[in-house]
Amino acid sequence: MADADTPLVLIVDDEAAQLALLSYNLKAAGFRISTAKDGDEALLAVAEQGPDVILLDWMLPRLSGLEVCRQIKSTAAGRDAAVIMVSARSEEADRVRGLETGADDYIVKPYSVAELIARVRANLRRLRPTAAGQALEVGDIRLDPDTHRVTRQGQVLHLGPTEFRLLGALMERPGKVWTREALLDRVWGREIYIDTRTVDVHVGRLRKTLLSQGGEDPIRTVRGAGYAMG
Amino acid sequence: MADADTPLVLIVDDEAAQLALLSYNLKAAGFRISTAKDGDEALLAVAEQGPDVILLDWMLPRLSGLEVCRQIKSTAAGRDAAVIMVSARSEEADRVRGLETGADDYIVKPYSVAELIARVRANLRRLRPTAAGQALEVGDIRLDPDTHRVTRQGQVLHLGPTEFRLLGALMERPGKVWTREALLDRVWGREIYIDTRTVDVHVGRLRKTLLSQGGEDPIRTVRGAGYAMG
DNA sequence: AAGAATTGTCACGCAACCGTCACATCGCGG
DNA sequence: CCGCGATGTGACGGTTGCGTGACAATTCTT
Repeated sequence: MADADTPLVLIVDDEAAQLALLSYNLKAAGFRISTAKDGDEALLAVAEQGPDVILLDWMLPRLSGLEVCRQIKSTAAGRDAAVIMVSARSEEADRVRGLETGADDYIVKPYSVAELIARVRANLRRLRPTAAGQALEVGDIRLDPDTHRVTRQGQVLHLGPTEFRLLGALMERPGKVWTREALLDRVWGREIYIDTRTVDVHVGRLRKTLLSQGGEDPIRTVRGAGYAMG
Repeated sequence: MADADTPLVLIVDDEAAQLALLSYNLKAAGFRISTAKDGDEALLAVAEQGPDVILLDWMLPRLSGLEVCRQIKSTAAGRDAAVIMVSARSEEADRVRGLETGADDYIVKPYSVAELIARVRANLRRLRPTAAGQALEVGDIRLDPDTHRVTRQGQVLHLGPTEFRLLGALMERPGKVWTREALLDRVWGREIYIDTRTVDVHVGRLRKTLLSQGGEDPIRTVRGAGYAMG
């Protein structure tokens, strides 16, 4: 899958200038970039790197963009990617008819860079649909990722975003002891410049909220190791 | 995982590759999928499973898509489904003929998957309330998609089109937290260059109207996540 | 054509939230 | 019982997310 959490965009175009332009703009927008000059390179890149979004020029030497698209979509890695066809032709009649591209989206030249970036973003978020989570339950505590609601014995508890994610991580695997580092990774993401003691503080706040209606402390401190639920 | 709540889409196409492709993409979009390779299978599936939406390829072996559509619409289960004809032809004449036989919508190849999904959703939206004849109701708020009317404790409220759709989206799944991005997708559709903060403004306006006659705020803000109804 | 309604964006302000520190407390080995 | 490192926790400054009034652009009505 994706190595870092920043999305990887594969740009396929045979014109070097075009490639450079798109590359520059998308990099500036915060994406990781990979490029390919023709269909063969593209297919190789897809297999090797598993991009999240593929910008595919309609006109390519050798294999047409259409054919490349079909082949991409027939691979495992390709199915997980959003393909955006980039076409110079705006005429409906010019489009190859009778052929289903399988593209997730298309964009017609001339287009603005802003629109392109917006399209890439839109397809990214469409690609990762709401990870239909089912409610977690440990003891008398319930956490519903869908409604973002935490209850204890029916009582609704109010948690901040970080505490919500923290509780979610802990509840996901009851009994498992998480090190502070693991929790930082899981809850805070790649914000590695954060003091591990911060975890203690948030665990403290979480405990306070969980205990506000009475009941046992559901979070176990494992001295020298970390925290666990249940 | 097969929630009876999630819409069932029947895909009718004689090309296996096409079938697999559509199947995959619509599954990823959160629908339940059923498939058929020809008209006979399609009619059987309609009768047995009562799909909500039927994607019907124009070109089929044996019976034409047109004829299949006619037959589907002549069955009880078929009348309650939205039929979307999928065709390589863009001719106006064909479109008219397609719609005359009872198809609810029409989409021409090549189309983007995003567009297809949008169409399926649009037809579902149009279909659901009419078929069930049910207005949405959350607490003391009623939204009737048929008459395009919103009331709270009997009082008729006046909403602009965007706020109406926004409220509809929120009410469709009470309790579910929608991210701003999801709401943009759902309410604003393909107008993708819209700032996510715009959602806040419209939620604000919606709230103002809903509260104009007194009562509790029915919209819950989930900090760092989005909005939910109820 | 003029007025009304609706829409998207922005700027400002407040409240919630966050990360860090300092100090209190605890647990464990000697 | 002592000492030391690990953990609990109240307080605090800084940041961020969100609510909202204002405004220009656009569309709908009349």
